[in-house]
Order: sequence, then structure tokens, then C-alpha cells
Amino acid sequence: MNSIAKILSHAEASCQTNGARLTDKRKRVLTGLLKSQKAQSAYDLIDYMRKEFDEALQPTTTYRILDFLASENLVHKLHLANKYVACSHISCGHAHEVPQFLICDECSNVKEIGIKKSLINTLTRNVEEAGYVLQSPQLELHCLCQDCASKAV
Amino acid sequence: MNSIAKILSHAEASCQTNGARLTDKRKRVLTGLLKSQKAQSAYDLIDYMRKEFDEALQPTTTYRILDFLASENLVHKLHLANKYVACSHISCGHAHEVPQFLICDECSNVKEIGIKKSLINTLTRNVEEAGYVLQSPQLELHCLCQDCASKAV
DNA sequence: CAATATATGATACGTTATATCATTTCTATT
DNA sequence: AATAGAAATGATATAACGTATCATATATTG
Ligand SMILES: [Zn+2]
Ligand SMILES: [Zn+2]
Ligand SMILES: [Zn+2]
Ligand SMILES: [Zn+2]
Repeated sequence: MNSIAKILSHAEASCQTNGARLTDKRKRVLTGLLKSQKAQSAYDLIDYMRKEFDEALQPTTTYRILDFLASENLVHKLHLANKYVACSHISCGHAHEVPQFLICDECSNVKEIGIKKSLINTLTRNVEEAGYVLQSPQLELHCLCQDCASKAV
Repeated sequence: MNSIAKILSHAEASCQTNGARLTDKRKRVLTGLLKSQKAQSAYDLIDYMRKEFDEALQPTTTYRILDFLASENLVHKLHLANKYVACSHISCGHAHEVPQFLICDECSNVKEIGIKKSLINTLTRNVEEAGYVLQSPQLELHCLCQDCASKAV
């Protein structure tokens, strides 16, 4: 079983646990995002799906499916870049932690890393001191990836 | 001298130091953002300026002016919310630090606080461990403000 | 004043996202 | 299997966000 098939079967199991339906269409969109190996805007993804899989998606459908996949933690929405990226940890088994995204400003490469507990604590404390309540500690950071950083020298 | 006039004179001085021109139009846009007391999208601001000051702004002009004000650190762009907010520290005198924004998901209220050095260090270390280079440590966090949090109980 | 740089006006267009209503597919119950 | 209700998808239109381009006006400098 290749890697994508394995991820899909994990995704399917995870949805089943939550009483959610990973339909064929949703599965194909997820597969597209996985194969593309990068963050894509909804419209990027529409183009990609048409070119690579000859599948016509409308904006409405695409956003709906991406929202669904995000609600199942199979896909993450990067608010900073207006893009969507497949979760890097679908087949890990463990519960999904709060993600932290490193977004390359040059090439849109995205790395998903876990946030350290201590950092979340510090953040939460900062926010509380300011009288606010933290809703989601998901972080998105403007970065350069290794490749682009080395080129930029 | 009322508070806004005071802020504007600081802003003017700051621009002069940088060899930048705070034109009348730019000053009026900054005044609008200051008076509105909250984060606004470019189009929100266009509406606001028309209603409150009977000033017609085109999108192009508005974005240009907002970009200018942001480059002078008089206004900050919130990438997460696609909104702009007047800097809270224009008349502080001290050099502008890397800001951290607490954005109320309910009412769009924004609080600007400084990032603690230790937090920046931790972030930078995390990013380096992942092989990336941090471009800007500006943080934008989904929160609830005090008012909205108390209502939500 | 003339030459240059900076700022603004005006029009069009491209991208991103949602609203709305119709149709199809799935699920559960009889 | 038939039916009814829920969930998913299709289709069309439109709203919201942002930029490209070229023309005009204003400020700065020599
Ligand atoms: Zn993930
Ligand atoms: Zn890169
Ligand atoms: Zn500021
Ligand atoms: Zn609020």
C-alpha cells in the first residue's frame, strides 16, 4: 500500500469515528492536495484538479469540501496566505495538536510543526494579562524555507 | 490639544524624520482609522470615510495610502483578518517594536501589545529547528475581547 | 522656470469567497 | 422495497478583496 492510500485509509477511519462521511469527491480533493505537496488556494486547487484528474470543481463545492476537510483536521486553512494544505499528521494516530505553520514567502512551501506547551502557556498568559481570551493558538509565521534562504544569500 | 491632534502631530514629526510626506489625504485616512477605534478592511474604511467625512476614496488610492501608513508604522496590516488598524503607540516616542495583535473574533476589536523578547527567542529557535528562517515574528491571535467574552458566558 | 520625483485620479480587471435555490444521493424507518 | 428526512452536490449569480495600467496633478530640486 503506497503512502497516499495509507493516509486515505487513516482519513477514512478518522471520519468514521467522528460520524462524518469521507465521500468519493472529498477523497479525491484530499488526494489532490496530498499529491500536490503544497499549500494551494481554492482556485489553485480547482485548476490542479482539472489538469491532473480531469475533475471539474466549482468554487462553491471546493470551499465546502475544504471546510469539511478542515473541520475533520485533514486539511488546514492558512489564513495568512489564503491557502489550504493537507495535514502532515493524518496517519500518526495521536490526537491532533494545535499546529504551527511556517510559510515560505518565496515559494509557498509550508511546514507544519507542533506548538510546544511552554509556548502556548506563554501566549495564553500574555493574552490574559491584556484582558483577552485566546480562542485558538494556531500560529502562522512568515518564513523562508531552507532552499529559498540559501538562494537568497 | 485633543488626543487625535496630538497623535497626528507625532505622526507628522515621525514622517519628517524619515523623509516621508504625510499629505493631507494620508492624514485624513489616518484620522479616520484613529477615530473609528477599530480594525477595518480597506472597503470598510472607504465606506466609513464617505459616511463620516464625505470623502470619496477609490480602492487603489486607499490601498496605496494604507500601504504608505503601514510602511511608516502608523498603521498595521492584520493579515489574518485582512484589516488595517491604527498603531496604538504613535505618540510613545520609543522605537516601534514587533507587535502582537489580539483580534476579537466577535467584534473586531484589536489590542496591540508588544512581544516579549523571550517569546521571540523561543519562536526563532522553533523555526530554526525546522530548518526555516523567520522573516517577521508579528503575531496575530484569534481571541475574544473582555466584553465579548463576558457576554458569551 | 525646467526637470524630476512623488502622489493621486480613473478605469478596468483579476482573484477570493459567499448567497441562494435546485437536484441528487444517502440513511433510517416503516 | 417504499417513503421520508438529512446530507451532499450542482448551478448561477453576486459580493468582497486586491492589483495593473496609464493619465494627471502636485511637490522638490537645481
Ligand atoms: Zn495537522
Ligand atoms: Zn521557499
Ligand atoms: Zn504599533
Ligand atoms: Zn469583542
